[in-house]
Amino acid sequence: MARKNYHHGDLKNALIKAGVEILAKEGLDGLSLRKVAQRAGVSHSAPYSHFPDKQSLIAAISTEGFNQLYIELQAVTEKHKEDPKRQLMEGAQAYVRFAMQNADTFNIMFSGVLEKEKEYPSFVDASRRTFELVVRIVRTCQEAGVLRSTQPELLAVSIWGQVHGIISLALEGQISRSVLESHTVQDVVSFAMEQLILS
Amino acid sequence: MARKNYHHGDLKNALIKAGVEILAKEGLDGLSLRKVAQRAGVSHSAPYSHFPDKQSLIAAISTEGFNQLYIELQAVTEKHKEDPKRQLMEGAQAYVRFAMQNADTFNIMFSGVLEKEKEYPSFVDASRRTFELVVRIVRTCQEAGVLRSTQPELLAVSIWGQVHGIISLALEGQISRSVLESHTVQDVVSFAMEQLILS
DNA sequence: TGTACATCAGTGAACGCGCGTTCACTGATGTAC
DNA sequence: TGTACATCAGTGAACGCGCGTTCACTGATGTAC
Repeated sequence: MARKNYHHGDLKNALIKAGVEILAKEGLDGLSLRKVAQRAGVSHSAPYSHFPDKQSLIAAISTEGFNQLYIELQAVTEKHKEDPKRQLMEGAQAYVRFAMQNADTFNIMFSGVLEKEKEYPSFVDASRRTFELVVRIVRTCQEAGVLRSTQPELLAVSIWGQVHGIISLALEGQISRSVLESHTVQDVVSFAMEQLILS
Repeated sequence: MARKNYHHGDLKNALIKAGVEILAKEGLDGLSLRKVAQRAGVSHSAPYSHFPDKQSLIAAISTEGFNQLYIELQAVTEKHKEDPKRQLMEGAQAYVRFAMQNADTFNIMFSGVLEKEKEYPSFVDASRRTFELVVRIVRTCQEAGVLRSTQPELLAVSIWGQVHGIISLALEGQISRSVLESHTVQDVVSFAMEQLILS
């Protein structure tokens, strides 16, 4: 935690945090290495001691986003260990919450901003882990008779896609006024999940 | 169709088309007013005779995207006028096709690139029309007993969201290798739709 | 049909800007003795 | 414990670049007579 004059101590993480904050405040267009450095209180070339280029910082921010999302989903499954249905319902809501609270981080994670994702193993890892967690929730629901017993991975992609898509449309203002007048995004997601649930 | 030396004749549409082409070739980062102008064979300030600023061009490209999508969905419903289930299934596939073939136009339409969408009435209109078409397909399916008879608009958002989300994940490379080994995106979308269909 | 003129789509030079990246450097830190 | 030194995180000047936008202009076109 040494953060004095010359040597920062934990600049790498400070830069990631600064990046997230800039995304929240100014959106994707506002995200530049120079601003990130400035916000971390460091010269504009300091980031190059920790990231070879801008894409690497973006990869780190996205990875951090996935880790955060994973933690929140994980917390939900722990909390409702004995109730698969609630794991699904509350998991979906946690996803919604994450996306709404970190709209632009969410955007960066999922909107093709990171160009060569495959080149960032920890990013690939973080997103894979998250998907595996979703598959696990789906499997648990299937075993409990809450979801149909079809191919779990396919069903997981299908459900994840649905939650993800509804949120994307919402963030983009594409959900029609007439629907939004009487329902929140959370409502729409709950509705969608209920359509899939057997009992 | 006068497109000789000085006066282009239909520059406005030529610019939109050039924009779409640049998106296809170079992606979102490559889209600048200057490149669009160059590709349309016109000086870099010519676009200002037709669009007040860059955002307006983006709005026009997005609007054009929605109109295109509308036309393709419309064609599907016409083609399967007597078969609601196929309207749904083929409509979803048309959506997939559109997104895959115009990945970056799709991106621009749905990824927050256009900042004050509300200020572009024809954009709002085009996207509203498209949603209404989806609602119509859903209603038709409900009347034919293909989909559950719950609130049609909510169901429409839910289904549109699902198709949209699966595609988004696919475009972003977020669908796990293990799933992609044995299924195309089309398969996943078909699977998702089948889960919703009653008969 | 031929000429004068208004219109306005398109030109090209110019602006200021913030960006990513590089590079020779400096000075705080930890380590070897 | 005190000193010499190697390391390397962070500095700050400099680079070249493409961008969006402005502005005074020009010349092709259509229209009025």
